[in-house]
This record gives sequence, C-alpha cells and structure tokens, in this order.
Amino acid sequence: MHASADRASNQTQRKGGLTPRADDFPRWYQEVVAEATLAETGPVRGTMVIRPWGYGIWELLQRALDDRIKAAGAENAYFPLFIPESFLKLEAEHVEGFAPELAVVTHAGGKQLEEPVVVRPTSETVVNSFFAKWIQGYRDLPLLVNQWANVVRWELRPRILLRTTEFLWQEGHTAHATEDEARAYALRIFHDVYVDTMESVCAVPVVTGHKTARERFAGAIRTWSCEGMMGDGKALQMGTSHELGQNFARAFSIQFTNDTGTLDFVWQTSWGVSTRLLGALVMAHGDDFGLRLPPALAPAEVVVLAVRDEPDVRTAANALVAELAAAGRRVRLDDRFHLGFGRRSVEWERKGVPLRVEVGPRDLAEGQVTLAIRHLRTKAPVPLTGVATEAEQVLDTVARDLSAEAAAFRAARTADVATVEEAVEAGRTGFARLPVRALGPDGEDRLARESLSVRCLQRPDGTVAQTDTDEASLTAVIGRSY
RNA sequence: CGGGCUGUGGCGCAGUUUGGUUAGCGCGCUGCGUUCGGGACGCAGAGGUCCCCGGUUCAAAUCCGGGCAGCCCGACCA
Repeated sequence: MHASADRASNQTQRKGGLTPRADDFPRWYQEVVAEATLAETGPVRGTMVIRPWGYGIWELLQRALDDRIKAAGAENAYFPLFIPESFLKLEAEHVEGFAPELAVVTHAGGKQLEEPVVVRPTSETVVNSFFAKWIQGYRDLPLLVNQWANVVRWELRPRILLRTTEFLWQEGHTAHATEDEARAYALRIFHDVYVDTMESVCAVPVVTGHKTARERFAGAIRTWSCEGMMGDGKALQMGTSHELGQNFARAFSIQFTNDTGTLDFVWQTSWGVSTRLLGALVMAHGDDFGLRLPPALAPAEVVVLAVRDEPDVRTAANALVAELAAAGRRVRLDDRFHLGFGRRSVEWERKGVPLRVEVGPRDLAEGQVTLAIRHLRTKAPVPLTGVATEAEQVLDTVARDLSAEAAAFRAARTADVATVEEAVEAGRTGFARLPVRALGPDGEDRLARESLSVRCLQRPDGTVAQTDTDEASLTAVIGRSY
C-alpha cells in the first residue's frame, strides 16, 4: 500500500536517483555500492562479487600497499587456503576468538575427512607452522612475509564490502629476534604502510592508537589500529598491525639460537587490511550523487565524453584521450552515442570519476572543452590547447579537497569530554575523546551497553603512545563502529 | 543468534485482505525511426517454475501447514 507512495515521495527528494545520504545512510550506502558497480551480493549468504570497477579500485589500492610493504622489506608468498583444524587450537586465545566464525570442511572427495579442515579465517597458524621450519638461527631473522589472499569468516551479520563472509586482503607475518625489533616493525608497517596509504592514497584521515585488551586481536599482546570516521559519524577500523609477542612462537615452537648461543622464541607481528577499504571510500567520500574517488584510486581519472557523433568531435575527443594518456593519466573515451549525454554524465558521476572532459560541437566552435569536476560538481570551459595541463592541476586538488572535507567533518563531530556520560552523548553522532582516567574500570561495559566502544587509546595530542606509557595518561577515542 | 520486514520477467513494485478471464505497471533489454550540451520520445517486440514442498478447493500468486532465502535493526568481527 504505502510502498508506492513512499517511492513517489522518494523520487521527489532523490538527487541523482539515489536515496539522499542524510535520509537513510545504510540504504544510500548500498545504493552507491550497487550503482557505482563496485560489488553485489553473491549466491551464498555474505559472499560478494566484486565487479570490474570495484576491482579496478582494489588493484590500485593493492599496488599502493604492495609498494609500501615491499619498501618495508617484506616479500610476498602464498600459503594454503585449507588449514588442519588442530592448528587453530594451538593458540588458546586465537582459537577462542575465531572458532565461532570458522567454515569447516568435513567432507571431501566423497568421504568424511579424518581431520576436519578449516578455511582460513587468517593465516597465523599455517604461516607459523612453516616459520618453525624455516627459522633456526638469528641469521634467519627477521623473516618478513606478506600474502595477498582471500579469507573466510562466517559473520553473523554481513554488510557488503564491510563485513563479508569471504573477503580479499593482505596479511603480513613477521618474526624477529627481539621484542623491541618486532614492536618497531609493527609500528613501521602501521605508519609507513597503513596510515600513509589511508591518508595519502585514500584521502581518509585516520585516528591512530592501540586497542584496549577487550578490542585486541585474538592472540596479540598489542594491536595498533587506524580508524576512519564515516559520513554518518561512525568509526571504521581500516587497518590493524599486531604485536604478537611470543604467543604463537610458543604455540608453534618457533625457536632460534641467538647470538650468544642460547635458544629463544621469536617475537612476532601480523598486520592486515582488506577490501573493506572500498567500503570506507564510499562512506567517507560519497555524496548524494554517488562515489567520489581520489584520483590515485580511480580506474579512470579522466573520462573524455564526446557529446555528439560528429567527425570533428570524434577527432578532437580521440586527440584528447591520446594527449591525456601521454601525460600519464588513466583516461577513457566515452563515445557511447546511443546513450544520452545526461545518462552518461550521471553514470560517471556515480562511479566517482574525478574529472570529465566534455567535448561537443559548441565547445569546438569556441576552441574549448568543458571540464566537469566531480567532487565539487562544477564545470568550467578550458581552451582546447591547455587541457592536459589544466586536467593535471585539477586532479592535483581532488585528494587534498576530499581529505580536508573529511578532516573538517571529523573535527566537527569530535568532542573532548570529561565523563563517560558525556562520551555516551558525543558518541551518538561522532567521536568522543575521554581521558582513560575518566573511563574507569567499568567504562567499557557502560559504553558497550550504549553500542559504543573504545576505538583506540592515544596520547592526548593524538599521537601513538609508546608501549611503556602509563595508560592512565592516555586518551580513549570512543565511537560507534561498523 | 534475538526483533521487524520481504520473497511475483534482469531491477523496482502492484495484485493477496474478499480464491475466479490470458498475472499487470514502471525502468531496463532488442529492432526501426526521430532525437542528442544533465537520467529523450514514438512504434513494434522479447522476456514469468508468482521462493520451495505439502494441503484445502471445481479453481490458488491469493487460503492453511511446514521449510528456505534475503534485507533492516541489535549483540560478535577486517
């Protein structure tokens, strides 16, 4: 009954054919993911198909991360998808953390398996069972390995791109001779790979710090996390780097002879980021008209849109594509004349292409083209001769603008508070910064009852705290999380 | 796993309350033509196990029973 009425009233409010972000954020999110052709749900609950446009973004993100991971000295390798169930049980906290969400294979090859096999939810256990073989002496250290893989976690409540049953990620695993070295490496990855990628590639400012014991990775002694604020004020954990201490080393007997000849357990780290970041891009930068991509992650930074099917227009459009490609831009030609101009504009807008170059007869008569800037939704004429230069200048501003906008939004929704009650209030719409002292021993329980959590602990000035810092001197960043 | 909602051409829905011609509408798709600078228009056309199983009935998308699936909201997680 009301369905049609609702739909009709929606139509009047919808901009760009999407539910306005402010009206219904979750719905808007799903529509953008679908309309920007990033991903859609698969046939099995919680699974997803990442479509070419979404995968193109992922590939750019992968490259950005992979370059940084390699610069930090880690090498890529690949470990098996299937893990003996017994491996998971070797580290007590680890199994406790992951048991509820394991997919277990009990039958294969037409018969029941003697030992069930789990589909990896993460690879600490297999990786470390091999580290135990590969590490003998201190000269084998540090061992720095990364893998790009899919993992499976049977989540109770899937959300496309943010929490899917199967997702793609990168997981790094390292072993070191000393605790200090392991900690330094976990932090190096955290800052040089994760925070740098989030901020300079994704253009999403992040809050950094370490997790409370309650929020820590199962099996870690310390978890560093970067948390972004999404467009609804909620927090998204975008990447974590863990210091594992000797927990897994003891569980998997990863021992080495140190430089004084005595046997010791290695000190380890693990760290990962996932396709969840695609969801973060949508929620951090998207607007009522769709996705807005920073150029570094845009499969097409520029689309040259030929307005009409005329010889001069085609010639000019092709020349522009060639010119922009020569200038090093990822560029596409849109000469789908069977679709109207508006339809094509809307499509690129939804997909978040940062810049469109519109070329039509009217432009050419004036010796110009029109630049349409996605994130501002503005248009400006530019002389035909200066397009590549102008495009370059515009693209240079995009990530900075998106970043600044996100930072301003976060600042407006972050409050320094003095009590848990004030934190509860502020946490409804954004982040609350509360001295750990004021949080107290029962603070996290109180927050949990309000669907809030401590996203991370940091120094009052926002920087990451040294491990030996007195926690009571730190600040808790509190928010609702995805 | 609790609460709510929903399963009908590719997508979004109407029809179910009160069982009854050939299951409709919008979008999309195909063809032709006219259009073309912000989601074009006309004409023609294709496309359906009405989620599944069972039951009631002369007759079921519609009623009854049982399943299954999806979405949203909460607790758990990248």
